[in-house]
Amino acid sequence: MITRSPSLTEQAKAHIKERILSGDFEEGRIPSETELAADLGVSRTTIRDALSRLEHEGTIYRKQGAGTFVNEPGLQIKSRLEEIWSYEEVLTDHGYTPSVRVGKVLTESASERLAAELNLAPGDPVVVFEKVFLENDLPVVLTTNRIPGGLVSVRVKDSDGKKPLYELLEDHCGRSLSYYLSEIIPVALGTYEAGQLGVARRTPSLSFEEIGFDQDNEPVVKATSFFRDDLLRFRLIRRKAGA
Amino acid sequence: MITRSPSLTEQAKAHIKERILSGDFEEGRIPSETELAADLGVSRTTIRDALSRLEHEGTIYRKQGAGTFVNEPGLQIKSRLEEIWSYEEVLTDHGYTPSVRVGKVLTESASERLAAELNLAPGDPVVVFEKVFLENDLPVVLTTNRIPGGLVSVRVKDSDGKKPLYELLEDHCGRSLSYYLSEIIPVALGTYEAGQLGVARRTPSLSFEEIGFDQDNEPVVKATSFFRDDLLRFRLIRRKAGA
DNA sequence: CAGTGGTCTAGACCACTTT
DNA sequence: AAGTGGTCTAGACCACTGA
Repeated sequence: MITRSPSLTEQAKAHIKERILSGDFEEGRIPSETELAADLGVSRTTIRDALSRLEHEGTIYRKQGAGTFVNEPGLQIKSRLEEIWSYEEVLTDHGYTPSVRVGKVLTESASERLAAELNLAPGDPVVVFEKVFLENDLPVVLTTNRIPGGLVSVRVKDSDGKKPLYELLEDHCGRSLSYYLSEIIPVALGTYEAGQLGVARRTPSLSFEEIGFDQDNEPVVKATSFFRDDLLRFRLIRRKAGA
Repeated sequence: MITRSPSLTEQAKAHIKERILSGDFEEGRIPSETELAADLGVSRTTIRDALSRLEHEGTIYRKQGAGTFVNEPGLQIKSRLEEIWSYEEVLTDHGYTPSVRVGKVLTESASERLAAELNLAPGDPVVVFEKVFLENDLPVVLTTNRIPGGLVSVRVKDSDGKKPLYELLEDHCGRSLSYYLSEIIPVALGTYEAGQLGVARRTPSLSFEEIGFDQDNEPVVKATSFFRDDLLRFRLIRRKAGA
């Protein structure tokens, strides 16, 4: 698979973000859109797209008629909930040097509920991967992925379990993970999960229950995750709808 | 009959969404961008903006070269975490008919931490509003807002407590709430919160700790909220950053 | 008032899917 | 080959801010 060069918009975004992080801009004021467009030799529309993305992720804010500015509080956010794609990345962004421990890898039969969620028939085979992400031998994330057995034609080796899930889906199944629809659930950890995470039973914890969809909007994975709140806390930016 | 006021993009978005919800489109296929643009008498760019927003909020998905389609799973989401603006609205969207009970309204001194969060000096006065949102006399959300005392020049009446916070800030303080920076925390409810929500002590629950910023990116409110997970569950869409 | 961001247009070309 | 969405351009006009 050939990767296209990043779009001009992405390049502009990266360029501007870099300048922000290196403190290029006096008092947090960012040059006008016209100026940036001239600097980079692209159209103002391209610059605006880039700035819109930076604004959306909380890096900058804009005031009509006044200018564009660095958003200091937004810069603090390391793991924006809506943009988590790989837990290894999240941990790296937190300054950790994560490792992965592969837990159970097995095949089971789809329950009624799981079958409905993954567009299968009840009883269809499902491959289950359990993984624990650690920082310095300290468990931080426990996650369980369930993939329709029909997708995994080749025998899955344990070594495959270490790969990020989206990579496995790409390599073995030709599916490109497009997005997750996630549900956020507060739980008191059960004995098993608490043990895996190395905390006391009943510790309050976040749990995600999510379904991943591929490029054709087909459900390809059901994921269930638990987190060590003391080591990893999620943040996000809430805005009025449509803004 | 498309006019100014809400932007053309917003109107186009609303128009398309309405047609989606009324099942106007055969087999989930949405007309091409060119066709929509001609129908509504706007440029393709405007249509693309509208579609991008619908895609982002999970209403539709696009396949390059193939077309644009209704995203059935995404349509189920009632309360997208990133777009919660008023809990009354959230409850309405869930089919509830919510009411508001105003709890404590008092003034306190800013703690060290709160002062730092709201750009105040420790000890500065802070007005505290407590509210409970109910569905049919059943408490669903407990939320506490803390506003710098300096912002509220006029004496705040109890009746003001019923208003959504952004309205109060607009009316009394001339501040327009722009966004919240939120932290999501799993807790076991304490005695007080559990009592307010009508559940057992130690019930696992989500808690939000958030700071609201105004149009000038100044912090204007610190909010802490607790939820009845059995009555209100949050969902969101997770995507790869930049997509 | 000049300068900024906000909205919108019309059109070009590309990458991709479908027929 | 035809049709779709993806990217980008150049320019217009508006709404708002700040000196």
